[in-house]
Amino acid sequence: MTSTPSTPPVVTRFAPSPTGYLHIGGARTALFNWLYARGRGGKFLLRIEDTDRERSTPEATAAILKGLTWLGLDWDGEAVSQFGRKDRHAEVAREMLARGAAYKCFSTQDEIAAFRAEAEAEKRSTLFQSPWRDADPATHPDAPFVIRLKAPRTGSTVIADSVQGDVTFGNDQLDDMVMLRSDGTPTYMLAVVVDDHDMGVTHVIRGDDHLTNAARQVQIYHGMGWDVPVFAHIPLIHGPDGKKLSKRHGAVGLEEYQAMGYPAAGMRNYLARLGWSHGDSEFFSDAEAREWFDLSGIGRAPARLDFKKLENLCGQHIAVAEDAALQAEIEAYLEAAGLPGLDAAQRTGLVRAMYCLKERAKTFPELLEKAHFVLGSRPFEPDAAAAKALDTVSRGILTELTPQLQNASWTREALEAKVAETAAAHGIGLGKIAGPLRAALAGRTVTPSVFDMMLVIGQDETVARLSDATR
RNA sequence: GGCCCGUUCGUCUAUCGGUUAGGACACCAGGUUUUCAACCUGGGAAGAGGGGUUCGACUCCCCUACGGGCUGCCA
Repeated sequence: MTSTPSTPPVVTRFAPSPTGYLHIGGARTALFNWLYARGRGGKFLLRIEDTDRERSTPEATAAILKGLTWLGLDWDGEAVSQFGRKDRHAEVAREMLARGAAYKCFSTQDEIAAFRAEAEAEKRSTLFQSPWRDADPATHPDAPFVIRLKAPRTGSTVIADSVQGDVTFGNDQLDDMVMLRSDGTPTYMLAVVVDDHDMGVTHVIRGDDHLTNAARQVQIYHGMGWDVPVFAHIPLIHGPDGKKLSKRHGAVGLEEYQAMGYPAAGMRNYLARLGWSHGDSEFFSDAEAREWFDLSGIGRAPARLDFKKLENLCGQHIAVAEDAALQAEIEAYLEAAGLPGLDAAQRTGLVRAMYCLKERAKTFPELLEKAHFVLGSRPFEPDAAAAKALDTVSRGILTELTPQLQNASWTREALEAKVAETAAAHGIGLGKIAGPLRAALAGRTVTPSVFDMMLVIGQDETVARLSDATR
């Protein structure tokens, strides 16, 4: 390379552990990485941190991929399995050894435990200090060993974090962490650094539970003479009570949000806005988010989940979504929620009614509830509230209205005129006649406008439903 | 225990030494309205506490309280 580009290509990554579902906090971390990379023409990589063979499962990995896909976060290339790279990790550990940046430690787990117990009793630091750190290799026994980082014992390590600012750790707080276990497998600390370096990651955006780890990790970078990436440690998401978000707060897995019927665009908007801001912008598109997203806009305090705001944003996104895209997303929701799918007639009806449905729903279940007039079929059994609206007097009025509609031209203006005429003839307002009409057309009391419903289902169906209700 | 991070309306946040501390969601009142959603008008609502620094602190420093993280041959 002869020259340094003024703006080196950005490479970010999301590196979850496949030990369960995709946590909502993890999803936000992924979103931040995705926004940062995509907004700069960079790459967004995915790596599955499956070095813990006890807890990692293929099902969990599948859930993560599925969750990211639903959220619309596409990654570049294949997802990398960290476990699959264990040989390379071991190779780096051996090179650290050769460079004198690491050493073999033959202390047993029992010895370490004893050391800690004694240290604790004497109120000293419990960070393990291995007696093998400076041992002459000639004295090495023929026994199992781990490879430890030979970390500096004095001075300090500074993390220049893009969110937290400069964070300084005294090196006496950082121990000689294990990089390669006695069975030859790498620890997380070694694996992340090696993988991030090999994958060319330039920006590490992750939860601030890794902030302290970063200090130990940079020592590996230094030991290998590698460039340290830009770090951005973002605060975790808390539950409504301010405590770390856990299952007792309700939904923590991303798939639960899909099953509850939130549109992905609304989730992206809400999650992006949680802990990050761009002035007073609240409702924005993906394109705007990509353009605006920056590390400097990320806050340092943990944020709490607010379902009301999530719903509000989702309602706005549903309202502006393309009908066809909404249709597809709703059907995906039905499947995710384990609900029956739509038949051909229902699909057609939903497509035709979408224009008046999407502006009055915050979630898909709510939209579907209001779509009952195109999802159901004759005869429409009125629910309790609708039955109440269809009293004797109201049915009498509807009976009069029916022939009027039979002769009406099927336009909004004509329908409004006919209904108004009938109402006027009885000396009542539109409100009094719309209620029963709505109940007859949908069997429900919460629906789109009665005129929209008549326009959507057509003249014959309207007349038939009115006849059913007044029979 | 040690080290590290955090703390502005109920919630998400703006502010980057000088503002009547702004916006959004939520809430309350009123209006509009064929239900719902939406919309319009108005309202209440905040710098954790205590010390400094400064002509002047939400903004800078220190202490305390509270919350969180790390302190593993977990990630």
